[in-house]
Amino acid sequence: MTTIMREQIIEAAAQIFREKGFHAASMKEIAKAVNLQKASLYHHVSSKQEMLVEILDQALDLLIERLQKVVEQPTSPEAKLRLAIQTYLVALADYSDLSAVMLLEHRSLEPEYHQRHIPRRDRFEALWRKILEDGVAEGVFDCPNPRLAVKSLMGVLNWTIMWYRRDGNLSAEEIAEQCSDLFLKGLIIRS
Amino acid sequence: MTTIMREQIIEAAAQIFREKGFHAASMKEIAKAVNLQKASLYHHVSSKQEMLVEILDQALDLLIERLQKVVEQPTSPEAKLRLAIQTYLVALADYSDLSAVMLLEHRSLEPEYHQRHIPRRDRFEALWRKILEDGVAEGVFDCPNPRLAVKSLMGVLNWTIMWYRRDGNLSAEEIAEQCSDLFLKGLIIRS
DNA sequence: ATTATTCTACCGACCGTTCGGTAGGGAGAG
DNA sequence: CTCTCCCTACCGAACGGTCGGTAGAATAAT
Repeated sequence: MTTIMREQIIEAAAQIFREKGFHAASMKEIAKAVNLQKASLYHHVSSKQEMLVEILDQALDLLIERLQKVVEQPTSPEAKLRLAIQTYLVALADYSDLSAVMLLEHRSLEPEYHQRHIPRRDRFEALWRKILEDGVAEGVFDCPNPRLAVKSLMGVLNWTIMWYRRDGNLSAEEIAEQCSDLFLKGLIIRS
Repeated sequence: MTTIMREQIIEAAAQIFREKGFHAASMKEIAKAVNLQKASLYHHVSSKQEMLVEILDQALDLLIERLQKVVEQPTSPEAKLRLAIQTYLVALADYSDLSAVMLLEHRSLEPEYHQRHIPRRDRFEALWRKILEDGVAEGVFDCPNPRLAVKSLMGVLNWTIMWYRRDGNLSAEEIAEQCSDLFLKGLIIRS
């Protein structure tokens, strides 16, 4: 069975969805990217919407799985948070098209799929919240509102898709380290 | 002269662009929102693209102006940063449609307008960077990479457009205060 | 009467999708 | 070995529909 063509199509779709947005991307363009006529796409894929759904599912599955592994590790909250940040940023960099589409294009999901997507996304955020709350429980984190702190952290990390470039002068790991320092230690110097 | 209808149209456009994205929004829908026929829009506006450009310009003008005033104030870097954060988040909340479109839809600008937009955006980021660099120069901020710190800060603040709701349980000011604390003091408790 | 505004009607272009058909490779029958 | 049959993969053409935008008549305001 040849799912390989399908994978290529999804990958091309992700890249184009990312560049132009879901609605601005055309089937013709996606077809061209994999050297097919647009009619031929429908042999491998049932609709444009299905491609979007698959991209979002793949991306979220991938991120949840990696973060889950980090959460399960028996380390200190600080080390766990640092590792989670690095894992996440590396994943965002490795699968930047998938991730960017997931983060930015989920509003183009038809209602039924959107409804299914949101709870999974919340589950993902809950993993982050657990890391922070464990730190609070152990008395090492000062975090009056973990929900807001998670939103803030997601903001820092997710926003990297707007400016991170693979050929830039900072690697994902370097960004992760500096972001971790900032988020953990803050900006102010204390003696 | 009746620029008032034009303003209503731009406002409606901003709201719909924000909800569905530029390409998914239709002139027909925008017209309906201001109780006009689609053709009538063109008496007040020359094209869909022009509306997008105007929205982005208005939003950026507004934000730059407010931040400029904060930067000019003769206070400590810490107070200035806190004020800047609050000013920015309040502006994002007050003009959430304009702001969200500016932050998310600038890729739909035609190349010529995009080219004009980017430098103004950089100028905006430079204002933030100045605040941080002044703090470093005065020895109160620990910030090895101000560019990255600004990106991080913009991430926290800009990402609020993804989840902030006017009728939520946190006001823009409350979010600003907690984000400021987090960004300045970090997560880790220090005795 | 003149101007400003909104209307109905329409245009060409393009959209996602479907359809009928075809090329070519493997499987089974003789 | 050959002939038939089917199946996957692909294509060109066309469909109904919507898009942004235009032309010009009708109406409202001054």
